[in-house]
Amino acid sequence: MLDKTYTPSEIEPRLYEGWERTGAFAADPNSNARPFTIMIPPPNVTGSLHMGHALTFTVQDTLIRWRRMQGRDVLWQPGTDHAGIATQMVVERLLAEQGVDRRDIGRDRFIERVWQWKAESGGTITRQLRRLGASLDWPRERFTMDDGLSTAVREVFVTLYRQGLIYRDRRLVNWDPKLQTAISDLEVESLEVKGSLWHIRYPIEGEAGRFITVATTRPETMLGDTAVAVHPDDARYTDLVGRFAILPLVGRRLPIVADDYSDPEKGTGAVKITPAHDFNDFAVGQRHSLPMPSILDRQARVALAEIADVLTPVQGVADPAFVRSLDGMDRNAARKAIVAELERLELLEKTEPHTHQVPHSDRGGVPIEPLLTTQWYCNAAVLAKPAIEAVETGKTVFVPQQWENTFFAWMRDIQPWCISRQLWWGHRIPAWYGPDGAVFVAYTAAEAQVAADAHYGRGGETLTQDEDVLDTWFSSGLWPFSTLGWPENTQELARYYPGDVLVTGFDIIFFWVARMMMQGIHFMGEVPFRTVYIHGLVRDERGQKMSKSKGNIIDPLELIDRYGADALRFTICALTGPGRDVKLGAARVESYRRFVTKLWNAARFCEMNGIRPDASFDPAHASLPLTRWILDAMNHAIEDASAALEAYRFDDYAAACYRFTWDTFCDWFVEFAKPVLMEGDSVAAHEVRGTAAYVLSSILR
RNA sequence: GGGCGGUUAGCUCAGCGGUAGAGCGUCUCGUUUACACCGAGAGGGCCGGCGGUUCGAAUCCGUCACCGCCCACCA
Repeated sequence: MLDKTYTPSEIEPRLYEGWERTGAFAADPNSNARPFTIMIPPPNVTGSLHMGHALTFTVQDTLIRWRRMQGRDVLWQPGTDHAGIATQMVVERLLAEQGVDRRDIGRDRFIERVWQWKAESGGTITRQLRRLGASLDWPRERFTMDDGLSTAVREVFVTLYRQGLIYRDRRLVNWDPKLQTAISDLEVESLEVKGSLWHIRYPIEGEAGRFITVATTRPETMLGDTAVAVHPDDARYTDLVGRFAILPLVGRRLPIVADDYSDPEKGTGAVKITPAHDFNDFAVGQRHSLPMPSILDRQARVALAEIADVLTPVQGVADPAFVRSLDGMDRNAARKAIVAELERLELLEKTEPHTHQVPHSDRGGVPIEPLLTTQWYCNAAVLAKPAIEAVETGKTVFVPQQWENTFFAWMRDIQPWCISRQLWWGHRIPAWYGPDGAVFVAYTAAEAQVAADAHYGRGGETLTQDEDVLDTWFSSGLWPFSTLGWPENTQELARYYPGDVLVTGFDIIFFWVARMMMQGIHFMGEVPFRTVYIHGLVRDERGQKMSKSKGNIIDPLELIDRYGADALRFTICALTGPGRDVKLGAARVESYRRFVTKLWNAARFCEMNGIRPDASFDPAHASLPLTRWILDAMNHAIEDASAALEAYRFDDYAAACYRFTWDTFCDWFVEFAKPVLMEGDSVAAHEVRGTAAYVLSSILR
C-alpha cells in the first residue's frame, strides 16, 4: 500500500537504481528500431550540479524518455570534459594549500596529481545527474582525455595540419597574465572601468617648443611606441606627416604616419601606436612596417630587453636611467611611475577622468594583455563556410530560429582560432621540434622521429615536443563523433551520427555548437545534429542572474532533497518557454510539488479501490459514457502533450499533463467513478477499474 | 556603435488577425472515507505610448519609451 504521505527521497533513489541496474537506459546498436541520439554537453569534470545543469538535463531527459517510450533506439551519451584551465586551477589550489607550486613538482608529476584528483573527485557530477533522474547510458560514459578521444584529437590535429588548416603564427593574442596563457577571443569579457585619459606631449623633432599631443588610457605602453598616427584628412596635422616625434622617456624617433585608423573625433586626433600591445596598433604597425617591440613580459611586468638599444637621453624629455628603473615593475606600478615622471617633465598636458570598456580574462578576472607570441591557430574561416551553409539550407535547424542570426553573425566574421594554451592539463600538441626549430607534426614521437630523420637526411637528432596543450573546446568540438569511436569505423558511429538534437544554452553557441558544426562537417561529411534547441538561463525568482557574489544561488540538490526530483523537473518543464529565461525560486517548485502529491494520492485512491494494471483490459471495448469519455480525453491529452514536445514546447507539455491529470482525471473522472466503484463487483465497476488503471499508467508515462 | 529579446490580471507567463487565458496569490463557501499539498465558486486586465493597415489588431507595419542580453571598441 502506498504511504499516506508522499516522500520522494525514499522512492526516487530506489527506482533509479532499479532502472540503471536492469539496463533500462541502454542503447542497442543491434536493434531494428530507428535511433534517436542526444549527446550530453559534457559537464566539467570539476563541476557539481547547478541550476543550469538541472535545466538542460531535464529538458534532454524529457526528450530522451519520450522517444524511448515511443520505441526508438535511444542513445543519450554521457561523459565529462577535462576542462583544461578549470581543472588545472582546482588542483593547483589544492597543491597551494600544501605550500606546493606545480612548477616545483614538474609537469609529469603534476599531471599525475590531476589524474589522481579526477579518480577521487571527478565522479561528483555524474552521481548528481543520477539524483536528478537523468537516464543516461552510463556504461558508455566517456572522458575527453581518455585514450580513444585523445586518439581522435591527434587525428584531427594532424589532418588539419596537413591540410594547411592548422598553422603556427606570431601575432597578438589575448594573454592572461595571471594564468600566463593565451586565451581565445571568447574567453575575454569587457568590463567597464573608471580610468583616466592622459594627454601626453610628444616633442616634434627639430622644432623646439612644438609638440604633438596624444591621448591614452595606458601610458605605460608608451615605452613600446613606434609611431604616432593621424588621419590623412586631418588638417591640424597635415604638415607633420612624414616628420618625427620624440618619444618621451625613451628618446626613440617616432615617424608620424597618416592612417585611416586614426579618428579625428577621438582624443586629440593623434594616436600613439604600440604595435606589440594593442590589436589596432598591430594592424597599423603592419601597414607601415613599424618595429614591434614588446615591453611587457608574460606576467605583464615591464621588460626592457627589446628596447634597450633605442634608449636615448634627450635633455628634458628622455632619461634612460628612469626607464631602466622600471624594469621588472608591474604594469600598474609602471603606469603610476610613468605618469609622475611625465608630470615632472611637464609633458603631461592634462588628465581627464575616463570610463571605458577594458577586456578582462573571464577566468582570471584580471585585464588581459595583448602580447606578441607564437601560437597554433586553426583557420576557422575555411571550416565555417560549410557550417554556415548547413544552417542556411536547413540541414541543421535552430530552435528558436532567431539564434541562427547569432550563429551567422559570428561565423561570417570568424577570426583565426588560437588553439594552443600554455597549460599542462590537456591534450598536448602533437608537434615536435628539431634542433634548428623545424616542426614535425605526427601522431606519435616515433613517427615524428621518422619524419625528422628523413628531413635531416640522418638519424638521431633530438626532438622536443611542443610544451603547449590544446584549447579544451578543440576536443569537445569532436564530441559528437569521438565518443562513438571515431576514427575507428564503429557500428555506433554509423548508427548514432548525426545526432538528432543538441540541447544547450545560448552562451555556448560560439564556444561549442559552432566548433562541433565545423569539425563534424569537416571530418564526418555530415552535420553533427539536425536540431539545436537553445534554452534560456536559470535566474532567481526576481529575474536576477544567479551568482556567488549576489548570494542568490539556488542549489538543485537541495530542492531535490526537499521536494523531490520529479517536482523540480516538472517545474523546469512548466517554466521553459521558447527563448525565455527561467525564473525559478523554491516557491515555484513547492507549488508543482503539489502536483506530484496530487498524482500520488490519485494513485493511492486507485490502489485502495482495487485498481491494478490489467493486461486483458481493452479500451476499445469500453461501453460506459464515463469510461468512453475519459479515454477520449486521455487521447486528446496525449496528442497535446506529444505535439508540444514535437515543437519543443516544454511549457505546453507540462500544462497538458497538469490539466489532464488534475482537472480531468482527478476532479471529474475519480469523483464520478466513486459511486460506480461502491457497487463492488458489478460489470460497470470492473470496466471502471480497468479504465482507471489504463489511464493512470498513461498519466505516469 | 551594430544586433537580438522583452513590456498582457497582484506575481510568473501563454496567446500572435475574429468578442481577453493559465498557474500561483487574493476573496467567499465547504468537517464529501485519494488528497486541506483538498473541493466548489468569485473578483481581478483601455494586452507599454503614439500613428498606420484592416470590416475587425494584444496579435501585422512604423515609431518612441523603458528593461534585459549578445557582439565590437583599453585614444
